[in-house]
Amino acid sequence: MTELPKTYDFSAIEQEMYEWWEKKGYFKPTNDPNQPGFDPSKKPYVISIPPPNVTGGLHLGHAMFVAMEDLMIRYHRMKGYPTLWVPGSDHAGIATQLQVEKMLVDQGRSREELGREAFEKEVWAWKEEYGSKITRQIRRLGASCDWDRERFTLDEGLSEAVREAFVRLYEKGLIYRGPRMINWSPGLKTAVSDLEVEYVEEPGFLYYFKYRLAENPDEFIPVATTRPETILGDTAVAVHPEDERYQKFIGKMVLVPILNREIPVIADEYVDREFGTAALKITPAHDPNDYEIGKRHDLEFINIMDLNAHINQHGGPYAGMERFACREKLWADMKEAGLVIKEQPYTHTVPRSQRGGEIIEPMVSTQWFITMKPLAAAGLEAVRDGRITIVPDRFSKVYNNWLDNIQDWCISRQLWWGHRIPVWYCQDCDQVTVAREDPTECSHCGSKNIKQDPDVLDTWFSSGLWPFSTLGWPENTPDLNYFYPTTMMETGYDILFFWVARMIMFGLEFTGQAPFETVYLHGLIRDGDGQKMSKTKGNVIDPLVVMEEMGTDALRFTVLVGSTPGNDMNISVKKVESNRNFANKVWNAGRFVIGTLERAPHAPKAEPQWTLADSWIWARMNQLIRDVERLFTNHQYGEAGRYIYEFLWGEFAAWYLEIAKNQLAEGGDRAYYTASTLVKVLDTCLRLLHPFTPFITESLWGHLKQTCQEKSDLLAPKEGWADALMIAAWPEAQELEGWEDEKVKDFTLVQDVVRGIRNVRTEKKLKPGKRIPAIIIAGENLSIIQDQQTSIAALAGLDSDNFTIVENMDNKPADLTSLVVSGVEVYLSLADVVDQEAEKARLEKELSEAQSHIQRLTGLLNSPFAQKAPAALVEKEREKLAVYEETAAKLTEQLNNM
RNA sequence: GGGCGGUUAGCUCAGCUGGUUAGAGCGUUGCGUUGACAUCGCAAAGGUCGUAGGUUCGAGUCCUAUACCGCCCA
Repeated sequence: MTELPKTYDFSAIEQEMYEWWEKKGYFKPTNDPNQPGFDPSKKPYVISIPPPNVTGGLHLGHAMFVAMEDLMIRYHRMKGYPTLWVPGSDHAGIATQLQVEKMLVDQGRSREELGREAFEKEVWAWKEEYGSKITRQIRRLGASCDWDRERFTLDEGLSEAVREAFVRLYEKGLIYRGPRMINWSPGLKTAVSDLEVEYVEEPGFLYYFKYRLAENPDEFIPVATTRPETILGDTAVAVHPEDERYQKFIGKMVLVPILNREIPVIADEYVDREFGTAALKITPAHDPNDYEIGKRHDLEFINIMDLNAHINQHGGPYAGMERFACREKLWADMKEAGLVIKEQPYTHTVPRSQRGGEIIEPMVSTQWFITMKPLAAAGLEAVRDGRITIVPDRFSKVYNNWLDNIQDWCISRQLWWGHRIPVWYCQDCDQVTVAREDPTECSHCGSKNIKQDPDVLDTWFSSGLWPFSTLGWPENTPDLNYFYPTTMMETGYDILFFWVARMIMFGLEFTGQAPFETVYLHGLIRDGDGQKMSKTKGNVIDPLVVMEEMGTDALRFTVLVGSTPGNDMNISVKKVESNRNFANKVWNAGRFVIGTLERAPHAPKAEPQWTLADSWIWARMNQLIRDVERLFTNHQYGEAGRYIYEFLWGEFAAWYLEIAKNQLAEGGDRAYYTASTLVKVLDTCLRLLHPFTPFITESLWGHLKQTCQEKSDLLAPKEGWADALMIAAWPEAQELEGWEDEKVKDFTLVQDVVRGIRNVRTEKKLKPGKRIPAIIIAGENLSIIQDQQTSIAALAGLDSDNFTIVENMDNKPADLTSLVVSGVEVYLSLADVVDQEAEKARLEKELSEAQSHIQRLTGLLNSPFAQKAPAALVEKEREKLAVYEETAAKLTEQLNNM
């Protein structure tokens, strides 16, 4: 047997272990529809990975979802399901294009200079170079995905899926092109979707000015705006129809400041009579609300900005100016012209780009849209009727609310990196051709003079197809047939709308099936103080550094156990550290168990005679298995991890291992059965822990297996030793046999006695190594205490040569330190001279504590509780009361003896 | 404006369908290395579970109101 190092050395293990797993093919589904012997009746467990940005770098959000999904996958794999986790990455249109553009700028080149084709080549080259970084990092986290099935959203197959999806929606009339109010990102020079805009409250000004009447420039309507530059695009002034102040103006014409265009005064109930001057300037081409009013009143739509958000020719003297420069200049000019009333500091909401934070310009632009209502209706129904379950449940409401109020989705992007929109415009007949295969001629007039739409699709369009496109859709591949619909969609709640909802809608639309059964949403990771991590704040924790320093398992365990479903978690290096310590604890418990096997006989001579500790740990272990199973079923993964942690450290290592040392020292069958219990419990723990911390458990389990095999076949699990822990069977709890509660209760008494003694030792400042003489008067617990004499002596540091256990004693020692635990009296010989006063004080304190419990319980049992509460519960309280009464009686007796 | 989450020990958080002495990790204090582990052990201090009502034999847990913090949607 090779000697294990004293400390768990993850760096020596992780990479090698991962390569071994992968080489052995453990990441691949056990029941593969493309292989002979495939059994279609077996239900698989399938997750498709939330595809990370192909050029991105690993952050804690990735660590979170990888750990969570790997846990789900490993658990189900061990349960025997054919398991598939499909990996892949996303082309991330805007992000990637920006990165490559930045690189070009650094090299003194530019996208425009290169032209579209050459630029695309540059991006692919970039992708080839950096694209594998993120997947390498995901492997590093231990992700057991089937890498042979890895996909990329711009792969040929997935591009075909995108094209098919587009054409189908178009043919169904759900995709249309037209001028609509959209969010324009002047920096990126592309439209973005509603979801990509954030509304931020910011200090600004409310600018009050005059809208003079055309017929009488001395008269005016006061109007307020937060964006004066949009005055250039005004095509009406609106007032409330019932507003007495302004009724006389309705239908008259007013003059746009500086430009002196004549525009009408209209009446619309949208106008808030309490706000500002109660007269609203209407810029239908540059404000979403004005857009609606403009449509209602059939107003003129004047677009005053170009794609850089500079003023265009409609801005008269301001043409060519940047939007905010124009704001200042126009206002100054208006001031000079006597059109200004006042400026007032004002907090308003500013639409900002989610990426980069620049101010988004609402404007009317011709784009491609998807009509969402019918898709949303299907998506709502799938959750309502239970085909899809969202965990935690409260997000169902959020999901419903969003889909109930859904707007059409602007899917065209003015980028060069992405899926080109499969639409061709005929230069001759002006008709459009939408096709699955690139056409050579117009489908309407046959002209060869056609040109493809220059735009690409929103990246989320392709992501929305992910669960089925990765499995081969639109082809009816064996994978699609067997693994679709998938089982679990696990991701962060922040992309519930962006991604999850769209996958559901697309899945239903294109495959007729919900793409997954369950949506599990995890929370976001923040720093130790609950702050969002950001480079500018400097509070970013780099998972790679953490893994380097403390091991992958420690990081995984931290994010898994530190989080509850749907809630954000704060992470700190300290937390990871404590879990590294846990890993080390596991390692050393394992090291101990493996080491003991040398000292135990190869085989027993007789049937087992289980000790109380054996029975106790066995009962507790089975309870743990049941608890973990229950918690996993309820998606309480973190809580399950906490249970395992507590059992492994607080019960197995802290108590059973210590008692096992004595039992092993007894030799013979006792030693053999102790060793076999140690092996069994450790084996079970490693299995339960494996989905959380795969590396250390696999490694340790390998050593355990090897040592056991060298020792004796008898130590093997019922089904034999699997080739690896990750494909070993998940533990199943033994049925309750009825003896468990009593054994646990008896052992708890032993623990209480030991703790009581340790307590007194500490209080009296005894050296931990000092063995002390003791007498225990056990009363009705005599047999338990006698039976556990060795254990108690060892754990409490008693001098076994001077350790007496009796049932009763007539003349109780008056010159010893005494205590009463759960009705058991303990006398300790701590010093030559006992400080009577101090002893008395201590005993009195304990007595008053016992008495307060007696009082509380007596009151409780005399209350309606005794009649109304379940009998078993009342009985439990009665027993407690009896124990406290016994304890109090004995304490009183001891005090009287002093 | 609508909705959701949080408020539990000095800090960060658990606490399942209500069950009667509220838990963990970190931190703090004291003692301690004879072979599993100092990435450790033993022990201690520390909480009227945001506030006010209510339901109940019993409420951290359920209901109502309310305060503060955060998030989402408009």
